[in-house]
Amino acid sequence: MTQRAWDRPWCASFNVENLEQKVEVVGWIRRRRDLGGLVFVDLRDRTGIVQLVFETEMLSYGEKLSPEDVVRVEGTIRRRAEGQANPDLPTGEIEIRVSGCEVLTSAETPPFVVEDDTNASEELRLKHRALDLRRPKMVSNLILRHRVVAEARRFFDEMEFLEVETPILTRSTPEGARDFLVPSRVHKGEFYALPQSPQLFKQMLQVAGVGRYVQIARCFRDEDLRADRQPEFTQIDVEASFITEEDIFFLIERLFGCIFPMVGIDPPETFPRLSYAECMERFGSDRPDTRFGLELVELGPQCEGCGFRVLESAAEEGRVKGILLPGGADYSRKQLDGLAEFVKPYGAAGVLWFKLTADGVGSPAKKALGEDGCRRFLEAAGAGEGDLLLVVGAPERVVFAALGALRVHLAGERDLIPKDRHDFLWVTDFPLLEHSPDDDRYFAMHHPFTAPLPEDEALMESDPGVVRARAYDVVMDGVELGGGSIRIHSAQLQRQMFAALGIDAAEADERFGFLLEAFRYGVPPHGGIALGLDRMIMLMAGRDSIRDVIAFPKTTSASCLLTEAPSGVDEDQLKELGLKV
RNA sequence: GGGGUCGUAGUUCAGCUGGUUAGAACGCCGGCCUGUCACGCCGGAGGUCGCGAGUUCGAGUCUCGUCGGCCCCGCCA
Repeated sequence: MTQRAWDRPWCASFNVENLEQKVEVVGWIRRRRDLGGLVFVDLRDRTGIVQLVFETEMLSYGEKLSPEDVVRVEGTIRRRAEGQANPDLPTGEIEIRVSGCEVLTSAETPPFVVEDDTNASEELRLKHRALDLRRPKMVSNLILRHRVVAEARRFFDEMEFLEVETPILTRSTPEGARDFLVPSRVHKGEFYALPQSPQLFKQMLQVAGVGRYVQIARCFRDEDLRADRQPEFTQIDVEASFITEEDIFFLIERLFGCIFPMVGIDPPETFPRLSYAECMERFGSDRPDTRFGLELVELGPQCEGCGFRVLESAAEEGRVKGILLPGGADYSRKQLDGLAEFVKPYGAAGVLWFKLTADGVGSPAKKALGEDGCRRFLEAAGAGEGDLLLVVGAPERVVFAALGALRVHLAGERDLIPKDRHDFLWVTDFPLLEHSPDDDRYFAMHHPFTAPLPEDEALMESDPGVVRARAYDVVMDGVELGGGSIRIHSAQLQRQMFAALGIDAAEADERFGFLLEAFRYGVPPHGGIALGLDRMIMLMAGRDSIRDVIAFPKTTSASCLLTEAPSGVDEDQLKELGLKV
């Protein structure tokens, strides 16, 4: 029998090549099928299941087993009876005739059935995560994640990157997401912050001459959650010296070429590149899903003097664009009202629609525009009979947000997204700065160390809003997988950047002084990228929630149902920290 | 911070315009069964309708509040 635990076979490791072997297996009872004089039991571990057979003198042992009991059994591998093989199971041709059985622990009835098609709510699954993680789908997500990380480490090692750990207890650097703060006991009234990303440290490492840095890094942001956003998440964090955008693109394209084939996705050797401006104009999004059409069409010129005041003023003061939905003329009034509602959270007043049918044009704007006026819009969009044109007129950022979201919504509703297609692309030439109307100042769109495009540098002072950045995102199927930039390494340029951001020398020194100081002693040109590991695994596993690929995720209210974190603490603990609540 | 939606046996749900004993399926318990793999058949137990107020003769159902899950907007350099 087995000598070492490490040599003991996994449940799903058996097949017809093991016939007649005496084996010992351990695992959890998945299901019992008691036929009276014969009991079948499925035994499960993380690799899968194997069927145990209890008969004759072992019958009484089998009868006592219930789901999730932990057992060790001995037995002999044998071929299943003629015609009794289960083709759905890797171990379906064999079974273990049990000759010895020890219940290591018996389990209470679980709150839900531990199987892939469990109908347990996510809330219940999170409360009983250990049970949930026994489900084959969840196990396979954990395994996939492990393999991706292992492959990424192998890849970066081969590319001569150095993995360096950066601090979890670090310094708050506002401008960005809200920080998680950790009170200091030694320095009462002062706080550490958990890193939103290892940004400053990885740049320090370039000054240090590491040259090529990588880290599978946990990051923390105290912002509201979403299906694809958790307060702590993992990045594949990359930074390198003496490189350009082209080197980063090459690196990541190579990396994806190693990773995505694990799930049967073959990325192209090089990814298409689209400028930020083009993305916004064509897709209304800086992370476009290019797997389907429905591109935005320009309708500004058609609005001019069209006679419909609403459109005229929208075109003058903002933008008017539309989406042509081929065959969409079958949308009912109710569905169209639904689309108008859909668009409202993005700031649009509604959606103006035009239908082209055999009977002519249908539109709420027909009265104002007339049949011919409506046709001008339909023609501009290239509409044919049976098509639907949806139009939004509003300030530019609203038009993009509303139509960008509507486009994805329509594609889902009409099932226009090819299942087996996956699109990768680079989005480039992001704006360097973003104007905030509320604060009437500029914020760094990426972060304050992002370099401007050389040809735009001259505009830093005169017209900072139009300066483009040496920043890039990698996008897959409409999901932002990561982003990065070439950094500023010139003190002069950095001063200009701070000036544009309204950060004076004293403030810059207080916030980032340690990095700026390091830069004075020989900073190499450098740049990098950070990839969202959780999202990447989510896409690879074909899930639509990041929680399914994180072992112990938090709920949308940022609590952990398993540990009930966050929780109150003792008065003593607070006192030691000099805190009052 | 805002909007939407859900909360009823262990679980997933049904429960109409407020009405008498709150149902189903799966699971669980007991019995029968030697080739099942969602085993089958027979029987049984199991409910503070999230919590708290209110309206009403009467509330799972209506109203308000509150807690929790999920989705979205804002936010996320």
